[in-house]
Amino acid sequence: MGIKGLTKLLVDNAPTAMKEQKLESYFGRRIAVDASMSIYQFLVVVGRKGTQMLINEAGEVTSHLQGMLYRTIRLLEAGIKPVYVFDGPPPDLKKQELAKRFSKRAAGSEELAVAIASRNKEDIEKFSKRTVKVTQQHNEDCKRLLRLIGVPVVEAPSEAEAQFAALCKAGKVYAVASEDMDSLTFGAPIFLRHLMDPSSRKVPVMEFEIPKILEEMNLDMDQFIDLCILSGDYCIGGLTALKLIHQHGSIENILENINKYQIPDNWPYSEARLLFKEPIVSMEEKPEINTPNEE
DNA sequence: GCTCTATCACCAGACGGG
DNA sequence: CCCCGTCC
DNA sequence: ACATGGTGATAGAG
Repeated sequence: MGIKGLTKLLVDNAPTAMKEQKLESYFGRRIAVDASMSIYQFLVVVGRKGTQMLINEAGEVTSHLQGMLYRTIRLLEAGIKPVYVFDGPPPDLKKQELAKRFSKRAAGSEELAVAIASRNKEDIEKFSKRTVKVTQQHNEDCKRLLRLIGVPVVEAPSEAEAQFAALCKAGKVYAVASEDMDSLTFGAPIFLRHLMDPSSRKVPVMEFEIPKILEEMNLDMDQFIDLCILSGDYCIGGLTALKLIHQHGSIENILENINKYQIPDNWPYSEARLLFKEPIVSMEEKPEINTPNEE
């Protein structure tokens, strides 16, 4: 889940920590990408007309493979060496979020059934997208494809975002590319947005540098994490959160000194903080570039 | 008229032929 | 360039 | 992912 308004907060308060970049400036660089996020997008959009998707002779969905292959080719042609990071089991704190998604999909399926029964094309289009779920099979299909074309695959022990931020911190990739601002909270030193956007969409690659953000906003990393948790979980704006952190230094001190804000019951901020500060990641993975399998 | 700003509908993969 | 059909 | 965020058209203010 994203942190609402973090981009704007950075634009306003750390403008020199972010810069527009050209795709060419990443020529030859290794860049980590969240695979599951990509697969989800492909399943939603690639070759879809109503409930119809791209399928093979056996009737199995191939939209994710189609999307993954061509996107990867684009990156490679731009001289970028992608490293795809796959999600492992989610942390407990995300369980309720996942339960929410599950029930949304269930509701989507019901509404889809109604739409199909009444032949409402518009509704079929709308609700079929809500039933999309990335399965283990989709993930395995894509891992196999990537390995066959010699693109490194990393299997995260838990959250992919955490893993690729760790890869970046360890210098094993130059940067991470995502649309989810959580990557910054996980401390990926260089974070790119809009890397995959086609040039036709006329949106430049945006590069964020953590050290500059911290310097310019006058925060340490722990405070930046607290800021993200405050403005993410908690219903206050980014600017207010920033002021509170500057004033009090940490969530604990804010809660001690301020009671005019409504605190959610059992707000698990310290668990959230732990997920960002000490996420479950693997360091043995060394994304090797394999030679393409000619078959 | 002109530029700057505010709103709002609209869109979300990639390719290639015509 | 855009438009639109195709990818499986 | 009925999310969110960026875009481009349009309208109003100075």
